[in-house]
Amino acid sequence: MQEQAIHTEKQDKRQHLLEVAERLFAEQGYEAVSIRHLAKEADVNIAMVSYYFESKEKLFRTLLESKMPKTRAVLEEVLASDIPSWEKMSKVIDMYIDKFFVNRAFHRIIMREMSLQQRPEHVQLIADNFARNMKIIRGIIEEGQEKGQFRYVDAELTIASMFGTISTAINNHKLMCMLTQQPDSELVYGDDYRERFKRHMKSMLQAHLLLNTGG
Amino acid sequence: MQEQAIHTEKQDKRQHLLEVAERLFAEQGYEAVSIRHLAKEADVNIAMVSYYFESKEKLFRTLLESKMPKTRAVLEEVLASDIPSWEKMSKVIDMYIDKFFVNRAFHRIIMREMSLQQRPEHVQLIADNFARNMKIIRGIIEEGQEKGQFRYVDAELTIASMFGTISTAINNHKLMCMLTQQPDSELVYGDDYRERFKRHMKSMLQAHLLLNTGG
DNA sequence: CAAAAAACTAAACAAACGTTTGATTTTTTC
DNA sequence: GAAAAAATCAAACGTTTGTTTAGTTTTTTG
Repeated sequence: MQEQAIHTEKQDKRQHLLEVAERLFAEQGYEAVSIRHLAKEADVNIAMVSYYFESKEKLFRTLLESKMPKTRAVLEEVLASDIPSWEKMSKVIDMYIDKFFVNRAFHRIIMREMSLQQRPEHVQLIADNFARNMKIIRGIIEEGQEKGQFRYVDAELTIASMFGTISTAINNHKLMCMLTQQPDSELVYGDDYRERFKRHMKSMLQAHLLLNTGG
Repeated sequence: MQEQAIHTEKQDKRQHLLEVAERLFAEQGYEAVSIRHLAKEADVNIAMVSYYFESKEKLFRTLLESKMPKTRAVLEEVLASDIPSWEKMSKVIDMYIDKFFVNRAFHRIIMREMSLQQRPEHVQLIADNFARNMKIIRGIIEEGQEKGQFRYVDAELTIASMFGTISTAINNHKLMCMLTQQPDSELVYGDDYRERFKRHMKSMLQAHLLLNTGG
């Protein structure tokens, strides 16, 4: 049993490198993480990075492409489903918060990558991926508007608010601790806080989107 | 006239270095900007950075401390003024959007710095500065709640939404171009877009915060 | 179980890094 | 206008960077 575990571990040295790299890139940024630093943290020889990934840059690209979230199918399913528009938005909010919270290290990386003008091909990759999802969400909002369920809000900037609120929460760990008056720890990404976050997001967007049909 | 301009320019080589550094740090990140790169872009000798700032790190700290926004006085003035709570929030939104848009290069830097766990003293400096402002804004929201003008929303996360929406707009230039369906340029930070942004933010937060007092 | 392939390693590579030096030019001071 | 101070420069400093090499160990294959 134990032997097999160790055996598997050795086989997956490549995967292990990717995981350690993700953590370090998220914590310190791509440029600040040296191959030696990464190799030491992952407990492998320096040359193994070039051996498996050719170069540091290609390691990064591999990480980016392999972990890029595949949310489009889920979003399209929600859009196509036969439920009120607000329930669709509610599902979208749940999904995005869960995805971002669980994979927050990766999302820190891609959001930092977006804010830099260093590697245009990365920016394009991330932006394209986001643009497709954005289009679907805009579809949900416009559908709600046409069906008389949603107000005629600024759909694009509403999405920017949803996305922006979540990504700021993920990016600024220290800030979130201060905001929620919790002691400084990753606990701000725990279940309780996540539910609180969902409640807030739904409350805000509901007030923003829903028409007051009552007299 | 022209001679004096050149003369002033030469005198302010230190200031010029700071400005170029701000632009480069915002575009490429601290680690990716080398002294040689910075010196070439600013058209000064490599040794001048050490001459004026001792080290690259102290240049960064100098930039951070000298440009850290001083918004507290403005916020406290708004809080103390004798106007409806919503008008206070409206002023806060205007001020933050203007400040962030005008100094977006600097804000890109400090937000990236917050998301990294590289230089804890920087994180502390930025977080402290933010925490003070946040407290004042929370004061405005709680005042509105006590006066029966605002709903009992989650004040902390409402601030996170406001801050998060703006900072995402600043950070993700490419994303904003896609969202607003504009051609890729810094024009998304022009006057028209800024007004659109303010309208959206006020519309959303108003729906979120304001009680429907009408029957 | 020997040969081939894959995995792994220590050591070395050139290039780029932040910083310093020591000399030269420019500016300020009296 | 000479002496002192400040500003500027090219060149070199020792490290660290990402990457490669050449050899060894381990695993797979027939």
